[in-house]
Amino acid sequence: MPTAHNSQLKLLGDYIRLQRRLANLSLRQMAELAEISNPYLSQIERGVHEPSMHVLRSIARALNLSAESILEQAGLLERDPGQVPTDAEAAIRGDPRLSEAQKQALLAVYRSYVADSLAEDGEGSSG
Amino acid sequence: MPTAHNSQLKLLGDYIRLQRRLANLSLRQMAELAEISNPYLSQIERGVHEPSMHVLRSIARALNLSAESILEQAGLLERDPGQVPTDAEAAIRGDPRLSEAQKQALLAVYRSYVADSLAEDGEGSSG
DNA sequence: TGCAGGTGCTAGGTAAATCAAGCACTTGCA
DNA sequence: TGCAAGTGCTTGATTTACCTAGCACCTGCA
Repeated sequence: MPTAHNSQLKLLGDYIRLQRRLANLSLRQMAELAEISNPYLSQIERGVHEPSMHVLRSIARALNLSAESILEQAGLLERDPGQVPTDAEAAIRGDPRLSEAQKQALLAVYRSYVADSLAEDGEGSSG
Repeated sequence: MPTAHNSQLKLLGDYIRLQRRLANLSLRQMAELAEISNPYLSQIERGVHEPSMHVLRSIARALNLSAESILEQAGLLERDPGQVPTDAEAAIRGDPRLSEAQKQALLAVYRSYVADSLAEDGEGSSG
């Protein structure tokens, strides 16, 4: 069902249309570049449909945009990674550079630290 | 017709399944968290279908993963390994529950892991 | 030996994404 | 005045994403 991200779709569409115009491309021209049909591109720009990932990628390439900028508009990325210090546990689990075993080891250490600090509760030297 | 990014889909699926197992969740449990049906989650994990953006986002949230790590697997983001100061580092630094010493210890372990995985191109020596 | 409840997967339907054809409008040109 | 060619948009059909219902398998328990 069409969820509440409708306005997000509109933002995404507006962004794509803006970038298309900046690149001086007609709907058909850009649709050809992105290898999608022009009516569909039209609908995406008007926020009628949510494009799939690979369509989004094609669009980014057709417009010479970084995937990030488009994904940001699509609401998939929040501005700047590392700005929001998310839960360390989540960050560790999501780190593509760590093996599963490494993640588990790191998480074990992390949890033991947290358990420690909870036990000591209000004791404050620094931090 | 499923296009040539089929293997990419399989990679994405494998990654999701791996993360689900690391989080100790059954298909149904995670499907509930992500607000999608369990058969569909199963198909995503097996690379049968390409999930839409908002499903992908739900999955990332259900697994407490950053959107980036999932998008990278989905082939939407290319990330040079070792370039970005990962959000894991930022998260550790920003964690109010860890003391300074604990942060340093955790970061040291983390960095050694990352260095390991970067050096991993056929060499067997261990430090 | 059987049933209750857990696991993942299959089958078949509905809604949404996507395309090919074509409409309404504007512009340049003879 | 008219036609060719451009613009974006609508329509109707196909493909794919996604769901509900249910199957086959394994485990613990009485």
